[in-house]
Amino acid sequence: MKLSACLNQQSPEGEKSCLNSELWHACAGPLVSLPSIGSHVVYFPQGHSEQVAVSTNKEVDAQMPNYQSLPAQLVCQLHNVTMHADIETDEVYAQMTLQPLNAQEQKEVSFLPADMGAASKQPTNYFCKTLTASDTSTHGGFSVPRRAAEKVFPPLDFSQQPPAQELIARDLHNNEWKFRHIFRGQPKRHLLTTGWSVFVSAKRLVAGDSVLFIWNEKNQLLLGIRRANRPQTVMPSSVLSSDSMHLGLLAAAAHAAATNSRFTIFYNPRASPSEFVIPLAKYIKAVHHTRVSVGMRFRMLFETEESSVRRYMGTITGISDSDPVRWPNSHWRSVKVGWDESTAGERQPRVSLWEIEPLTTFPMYPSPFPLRLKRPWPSGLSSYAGMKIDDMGLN
Amino acid sequence: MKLSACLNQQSPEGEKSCLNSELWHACAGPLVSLPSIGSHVVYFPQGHSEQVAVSTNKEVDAQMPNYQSLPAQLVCQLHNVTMHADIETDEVYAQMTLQPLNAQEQKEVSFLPADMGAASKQPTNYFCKTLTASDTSTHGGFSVPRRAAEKVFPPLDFSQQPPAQELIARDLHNNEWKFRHIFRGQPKRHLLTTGWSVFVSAKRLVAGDSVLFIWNEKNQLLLGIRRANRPQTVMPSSVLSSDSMHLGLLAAAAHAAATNSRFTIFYNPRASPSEFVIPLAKYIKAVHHTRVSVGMRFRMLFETEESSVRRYMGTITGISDSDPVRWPNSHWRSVKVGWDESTAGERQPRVSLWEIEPLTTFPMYPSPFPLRLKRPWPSGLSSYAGMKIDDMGLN
DNA sequence: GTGTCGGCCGTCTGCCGACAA
DNA sequence: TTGTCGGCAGACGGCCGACAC
Repeated sequence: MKLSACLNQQSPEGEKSCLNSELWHACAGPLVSLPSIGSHVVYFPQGHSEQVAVSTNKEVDAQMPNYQSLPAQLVCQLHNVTMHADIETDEVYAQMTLQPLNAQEQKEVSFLPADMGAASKQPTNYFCKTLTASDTSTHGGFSVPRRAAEKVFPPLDFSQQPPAQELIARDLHNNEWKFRHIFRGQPKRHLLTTGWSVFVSAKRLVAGDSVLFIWNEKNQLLLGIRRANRPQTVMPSSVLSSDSMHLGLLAAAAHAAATNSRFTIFYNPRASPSEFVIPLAKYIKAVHHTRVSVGMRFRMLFETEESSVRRYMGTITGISDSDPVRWPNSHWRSVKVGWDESTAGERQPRVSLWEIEPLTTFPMYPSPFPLRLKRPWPSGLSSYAGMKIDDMGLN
Repeated sequence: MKLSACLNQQSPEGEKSCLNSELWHACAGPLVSLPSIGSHVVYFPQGHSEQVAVSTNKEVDAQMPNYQSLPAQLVCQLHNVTMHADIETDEVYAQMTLQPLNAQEQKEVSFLPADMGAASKQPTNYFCKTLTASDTSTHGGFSVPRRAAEKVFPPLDFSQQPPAQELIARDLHNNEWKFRHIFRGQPKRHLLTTGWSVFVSAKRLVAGDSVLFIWNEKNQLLLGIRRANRPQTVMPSSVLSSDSMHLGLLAAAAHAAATNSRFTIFYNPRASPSEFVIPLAKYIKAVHHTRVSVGMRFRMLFETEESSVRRYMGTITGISDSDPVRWPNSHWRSVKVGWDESTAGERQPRVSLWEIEPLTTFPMYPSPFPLRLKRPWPSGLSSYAGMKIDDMGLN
């Protein structure tokens, strides 16, 4: 996966203006993957709309007009992906340039298994710690977990008393942060002292937020932050009404689909409930090569608070359109599910096929409750009906 | 002009959740006026687009589709206006709910001269000071100009030595700020000491920003801020691409025009180069009751750095569409002008008719260079052609 | 009339090990 | 192993009049 990762695309491709891809992915989380440049993807305006709804903190108005000409999913070529981080908040997001394929291009589409878009592997030498009250207080510094310090910080010279060194770390904007790393106290522990409070106040970190350090192959120390899910962080955007924003994304997609021209979207992995630009191969495999039915058990990956991954189990309770009026025949969140461990609506009651792993793999014969076998593709993508899906070499 | 001015519209109309209209207007500046609720206005998507371009710091893409069905101006009823201020930055903006009039309504339209939308008068007991390096430094407090202190602060008890009192001021969010006001030093001067630095750091004020104090009729002390025009303050909005935002506002207006339904816009007076929701009467007067021609001299109001008003003079150098491709036959910025005092493109090279005062008032006979007399209204508003404009009692 | 400074005092920052969970 | 605290020293915040423009 090769990504152009420049913050400032107008500047020449200098090393200094580039966002570190490793750090971006670490901040985005272990489940976030970006499709490769040039690959084919499926774009869901419906999912994009969800992201806008979350960002503006306002559901889409029921009075909103429908874009009948806009299908629920667009097969696109991904022309560009750039990784960004908000200057104010360090929130990570990606900008993607998409171009809907015309009927002819859709027929000729081919893809490699590599385009499945596996979740990005997290760096090996990194650690992520949720800040305590002491870490963020002005009274002291940062207490470094012992294993973390030994894994990602350069080794201390223990002949000194106390052992100490200066660490220089760079954040997503390539800003430099200096910390005094010292091993002292009784019992001995690793601490960051001088420089730490400057960082905390500059990034406006509070207890509950997380910091993550990476020691990469180039022997550079990288430093990222992940804020706790504070409710109501978002502003209602004094630029454009949320209704107009919803209309805007629909209009942009509809215009691009009608003229097969490029359009630009922002994907904010920490704000979006689900990815809405999916590798085409992943979509095809999930929708056409997997049989799911009501009652079937499945697993799904979730991110833990410690930035690692765990599986939750659930049962499929229904298969239907999540928004039959606005988005009929859409595969977006078409699966209603119940979770084995349900903690007060913490997990979505609806998921998409490509998000889950069915536990019992059916061979390729009709299942008792087939999922829309008669209409494998919504009408808007009928050109796909002629595709020999079984020839694609997937699954 | 009566305005609903609640920040939180979902809460009951309690006094506490209401933005102070006087303070909002003081922060917005002396030239900003909001049309009255219920009145008829003309909405210019073109001007709205300018505001989005400025806010996203990106010009509209030349590849953007045209909305042929959307006229350059929409005559609307203004159903609601609410005043707001950004929670983070205190930037003032207004939310307006507009409903395009249908052909029948446009024929029956009537309006009062009061709807001309005179610029809001600034409060009498107020002062505005641009902060100096000393004012914002941590080393000391705020030096209050003598006339200002005497005009807007409650009188001190000069029998005390030194004379001092506690001032309590409320900002746009109705937050309370306490300051120690003292009259001391050699020579004697008014100072705000205790409490001032908390305010400066909370609002993140820097030298060059301005603060303004108002002493209103209810004997309340109000406190607002106006930031210096820092270049590049705006972020490129990680929510939606600027192209989609432009499309969104056009789609929202086009949909509302097609269905005569309400839509919502945000007007940010400090960001917008010009007002894009104009009282209908003001528009009619400027476009139909004023003769302008190339070579004519005019005056136009501008805001000074000290938050007062001054007139600049100029000469009309041409009359033409500012964007003949996208917005043909639009009155938005149809007047090309040259300024007597031109300071490096500080003032717009194009203005709209309702922004200027022609110096030589022509009587109502055809001028040597009439402005589009054959097409007083663009085709999209042809229903107005039957109006007896001369009966409206204006000018 | 007011912007900036030196002087001075008090509060808070921030580094230390103690201690307990 | 690590979160929080008391102790302490030094830095900075912040109030004062002096002084100059």
